[in-house]
Amino acid sequence: MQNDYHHGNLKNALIQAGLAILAQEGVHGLSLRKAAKRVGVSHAAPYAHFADKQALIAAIAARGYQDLYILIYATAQKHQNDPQSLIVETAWAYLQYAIQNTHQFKITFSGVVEKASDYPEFREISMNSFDLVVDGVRACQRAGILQPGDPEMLATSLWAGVHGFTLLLLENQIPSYLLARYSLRQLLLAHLAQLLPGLAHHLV
Amino acid sequence: MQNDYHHGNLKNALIQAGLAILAQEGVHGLSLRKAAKRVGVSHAAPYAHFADKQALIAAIAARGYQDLYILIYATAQKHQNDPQSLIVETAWAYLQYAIQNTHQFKITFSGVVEKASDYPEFREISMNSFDLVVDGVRACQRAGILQPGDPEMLATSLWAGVHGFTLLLLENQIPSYLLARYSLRQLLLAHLAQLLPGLAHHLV
DNA sequence: CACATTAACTTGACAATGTAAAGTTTACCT
DNA sequence: AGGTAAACTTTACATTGTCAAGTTAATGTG
Repeated sequence: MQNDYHHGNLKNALIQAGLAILAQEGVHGLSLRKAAKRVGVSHAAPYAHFADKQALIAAIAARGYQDLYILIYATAQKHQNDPQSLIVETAWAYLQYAIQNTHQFKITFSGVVEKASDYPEFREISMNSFDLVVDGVRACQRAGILQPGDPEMLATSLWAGVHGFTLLLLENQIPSYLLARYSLRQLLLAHLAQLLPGLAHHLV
Repeated sequence: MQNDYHHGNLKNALIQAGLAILAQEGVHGLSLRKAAKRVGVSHAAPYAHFADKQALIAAIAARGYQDLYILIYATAQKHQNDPQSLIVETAWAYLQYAIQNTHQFKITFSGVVEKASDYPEFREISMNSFDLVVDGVRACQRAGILQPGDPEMLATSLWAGVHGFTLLLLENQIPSYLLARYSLRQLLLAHLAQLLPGLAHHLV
């Protein structure tokens, strides 16, 4: 079977190859042809599964997003009983993931996917993630750690806060003397304390 | 003078052309050759002024950053006497700018410039902007609106909060029912109230 | 003022890329 | 068995980043 027609799993293989390229060479190194070559198909083969380059990138981003979701979900489960550490540890996990998978994270959240809302896979995982945050906020409200109020709005604030902090960090926009003076975890905790009033005593 | 040697202003013209392309076609449409053609020089002319494509993009981003800085600075000046509205209106201006100049904003903050810290122009304007936020935080602390504490750290939190909110909005990651239920200004105010405890009464 | 030097460009070339069109192979259904 | 459609290949083309080698004009230097 020297001609591998009907690969059967090309779509997935291309996404996987894309993730590999992404990890090694960054967004800049991503190309349809390179992914195709890596999988061992002709350079036009991807067009059977992806409308264009953006579609492949979107798929890669969605896959990365799923990984992140799984991590966040597991972390949330582990701290189900303590809403405060639920928030803290999930945020910490989020940050860790972003640092360890910079390219993946950026491709997911930095507008490389030009019209992310066009891709249903992306929309879905995005909504799921948000719901997870909302759940966390509700738990905190029940525990009296967060003041009452529209949970979706609070969740947006919380996420925006953690997300913004993460992105500033990845873009090296956080002053180096802050990074020198405090640990990353301290900075994140301080940032969270700003968002969750009841958290202040967590700070060292 | 049919041959325009020593254009004298090519570097600037290319940046300007880049900004125009960016506004019309987005990041994707940006190319050295297109910018060169727009200015009326040969496709290799840019290499006399920019090491590579990244360098041009970095220059464009820095210019966009400067525009944003000027806007923020002017807004801050206008509300010098009232620290609270200083923060609120600057944040609002920030958000408005991002919405009205989406591509510019993204190119500046979404990692399109791969190693932004390599470009001194970028580093400088970035630091200036941060200092502006620190000043605002200090003013708020003097006015008792923000609790005491490391101003740089608070500034980071504040900026991260506004920045994250802005990016989530640009990436359509803010749930549509929130956008339907509240105005953008309300959402931002609610978000800021989370960051600035004394702000709660501002909310409608 | 002749002349070298150099910065600012142009021309020509090349490889990598996205993408469309047309062909080929294989699986599957009737 | 035969037809149809999906999964691929081949060929082709325009766009692009980048380099190398010219060409031109400004700027000194003797």
